[in-house]
Amino acid sequence: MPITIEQVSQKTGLSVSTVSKALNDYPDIAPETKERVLQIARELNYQPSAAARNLRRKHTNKIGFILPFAVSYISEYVSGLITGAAMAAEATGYNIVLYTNQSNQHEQLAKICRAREVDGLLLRGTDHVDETFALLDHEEIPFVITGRRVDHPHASYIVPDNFGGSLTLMRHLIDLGHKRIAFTSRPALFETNTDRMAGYLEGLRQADIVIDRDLIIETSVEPHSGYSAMNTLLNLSNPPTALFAIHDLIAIDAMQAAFERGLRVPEDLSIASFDGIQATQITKPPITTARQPITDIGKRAVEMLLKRIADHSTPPMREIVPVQLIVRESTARAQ
Amino acid sequence: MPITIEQVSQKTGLSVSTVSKALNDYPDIAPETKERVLQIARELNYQPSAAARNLRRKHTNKIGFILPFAVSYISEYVSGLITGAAMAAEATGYNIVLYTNQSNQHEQLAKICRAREVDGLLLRGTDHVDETFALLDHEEIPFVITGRRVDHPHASYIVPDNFGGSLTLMRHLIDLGHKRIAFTSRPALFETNTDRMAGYLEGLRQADIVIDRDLIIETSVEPHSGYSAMNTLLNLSNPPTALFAIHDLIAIDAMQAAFERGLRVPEDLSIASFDGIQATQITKPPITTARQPITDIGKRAVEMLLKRIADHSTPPMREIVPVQLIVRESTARAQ
DNA sequence: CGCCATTCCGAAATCGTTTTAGGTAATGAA
DNA sequence: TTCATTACCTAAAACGATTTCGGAATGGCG
Repeated sequence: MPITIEQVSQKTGLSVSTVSKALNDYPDIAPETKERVLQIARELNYQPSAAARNLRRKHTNKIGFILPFAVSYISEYVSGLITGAAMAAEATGYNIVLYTNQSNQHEQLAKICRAREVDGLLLRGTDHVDETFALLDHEEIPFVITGRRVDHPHASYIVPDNFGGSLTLMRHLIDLGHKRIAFTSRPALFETNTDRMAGYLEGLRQADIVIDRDLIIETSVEPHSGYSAMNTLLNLSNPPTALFAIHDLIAIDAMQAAFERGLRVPEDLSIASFDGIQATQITKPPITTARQPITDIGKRAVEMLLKRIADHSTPPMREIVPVQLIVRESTARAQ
Repeated sequence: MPITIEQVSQKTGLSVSTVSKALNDYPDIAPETKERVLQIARELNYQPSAAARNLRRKHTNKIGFILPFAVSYISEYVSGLITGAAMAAEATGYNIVLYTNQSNQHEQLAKICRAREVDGLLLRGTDHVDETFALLDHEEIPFVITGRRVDHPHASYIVPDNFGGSLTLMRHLIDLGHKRIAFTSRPALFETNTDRMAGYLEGLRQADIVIDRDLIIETSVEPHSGYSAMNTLLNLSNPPTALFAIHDLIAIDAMQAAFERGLRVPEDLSIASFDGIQATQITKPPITTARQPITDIGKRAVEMLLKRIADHSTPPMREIVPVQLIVRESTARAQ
């Protein structure tokens, strides 16, 4: 059985309340007493029961993280988020507790909140609905959303600068002399996609390049949808000299398609993409990409959350974090 | 404020204890009463306080997972482990709580145990020492180790079949007619390395191939140590026709080195490796590898842990899980 | 009718802390 | 000497459940 405060009280000859206050550094305990209590508590290896403390203090020092729906593996993206979150949390005495997203997400969230299992929640923008906000609001559980600019008065969020990142990527390509730049988009489920598309269009506009609808292709969420997209692009009578893929996996597929046509990257075709997953480093050539500082986002997200936990009346926070252009060997001057 | 059992008691007109028993399906409560309590509890959205319950029941339904030391990002390996663990845990009403490995690991673990923050611990074989076992033993916290066969009477562990996996990989190479098979090893910190090496040697032995010390090179933990290893191998007067890399990253580096020499894979050099990380699918050619069922290992680890939590007297369990040979395009018949 | 089982419910203890509201002794001031 | 302050400590009430133990009906049986 673990040591309880009772036993420390016995051994010191002091009351339980005095011991508690000494341990929690209350001002109405004599310094020598504090010292002695600390000493003996250490000797006994006393550590306050988390459960008892949680009950009394009405908080758990835990932050909930909902894993993506139907996980069979978690992406590099999500694990980066978790890493950052776990580090920032632990730095303040908090910990992350993982919940796998069940089919009845609303029920699950409701249970977590009402049981007061955590002090706050980290949500990914892609898996929840408006009714979630109502619940969280009602249960007064602070939360922050990552990866989506959600339009709700009480919602805090943090997102990468999708528009800005795309724009710098486009500038890079344009600076290299490219005029025919293709864009493989994605179904516009969330603003992530529309923002990146907007960056693409703005890049063209600033360079006075007229939009060629043939150069914009929508990919699906299927594994190798970038492959076929690249093929249709290369079948064009006037094919592109550069590709801006909406995310790295698409770029990798596209590069494969280009190779199979006997094209060289970057000599015949420049390829750039977004996100900066590790795989972009090991392709041949390594891919130029706009890297999301994903660990930092996770870290920053819990910092924001912690602020709202500390003071529930803190107004919601919105942050857009800059994205870093990493120029590698998949992009070169247009021939 | 959340609804408490007290309020359910009020509304039903029954005592708190009756409500509790009804909710927990005690046999000494009339079926109609149970029904009514359940009904009203649902109406009120009552959910028992986790903290109160933990205190009284003396368990938390949480499993601790210690993240690797000095995380700046967590590997695909670790995140696979976490995914499997989280799923298996949630299936039984448990959750994973993440701890980032602090410098004073022992202190950290001691605190977690003594505060009874979790019911059990999932440890990775690579970061802990014998004194950890003594602590966990003394605090009576069940634990299971992944990735290392630890020699301790109370320790449960689960590891991939490093020896068997290496042996099948070798058989594959040998069946393809290879006789000069190189092996890039790793410092023998843990049995993972020695086991894989043993599989390599056994493979040679079974095929009556004499060991050529020149074909065995030790790589370091540095990022691109596979690159230089491959180069020394290729500088040999009689270079290998196949490489068995101790893990995937090494194989990727090695392939790079081979390409730079103008060699073709697999025509001039077959390359195979161990682990089965996703990157092996996107290299060109994709790499033949012995895949660890990492999610399953995470899952199985918590199942083992749960068993020991349910009954502390369960004897420690040891499992060696089979590894799956995935033949891809990086290996071919020897010329 | 009396007695014993059952059946069902409730009172109260308990889990291990924190915190509020005193209480006592020593000190200083008048 | 007396009274108000301080300084330090403690008793007891939470926190919100679970569980033990006993008690009041009810029913069956002789």
